[in-house]
Amino acid sequence: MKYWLMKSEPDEFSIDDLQRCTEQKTAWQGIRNYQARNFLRDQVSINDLVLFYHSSCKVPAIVGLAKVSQPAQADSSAFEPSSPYFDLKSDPNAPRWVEVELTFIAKFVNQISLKQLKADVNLADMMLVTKGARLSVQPVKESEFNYILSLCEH
DNA sequence: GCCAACGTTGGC
DNA sequence: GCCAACGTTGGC
Repeated sequence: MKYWLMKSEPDEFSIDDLQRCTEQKTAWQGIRNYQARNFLRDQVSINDLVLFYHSSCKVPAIVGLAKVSQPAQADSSAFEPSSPYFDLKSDPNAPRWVEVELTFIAKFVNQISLKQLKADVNLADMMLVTKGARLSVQPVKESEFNYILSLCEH
């Protein structure tokens, strides 16, 4: 069992959108960064747990929990010319980008803001709060994950 | 909207 | 393979 943090702009796709999806599942498409892609492709496994993070919004925060319900497969949006994620260089015979499927688990009543995360000495080493951590798919240590969940339950 | 910090591209 | 120019992310 591994733990991840995945970012989404709530204007594009929020935790509420995930909860409203059919069967509360969605294809996590549009990752166009090689380091993030490599995590998705090589390390993210079915049943891994995912902290859902809202970025580029008024209060950036960890807002909920999801799980990986399907492992990596070709990101079909890369082949759709009408998609904002279209990538001419992704060959269907050798897909450059991958997607996973996420399933909603919970929306946190106590959302943990970036400000709060940064101020917490217990999370000083968390990738999200280290300088310049722009990765949209990040590994989270088990200790960090459990600690964050404990904050959300307060 | 600004801009720092990264990431990518492409000429050489 | 270097690196300048350009593009993107994302907090503020």
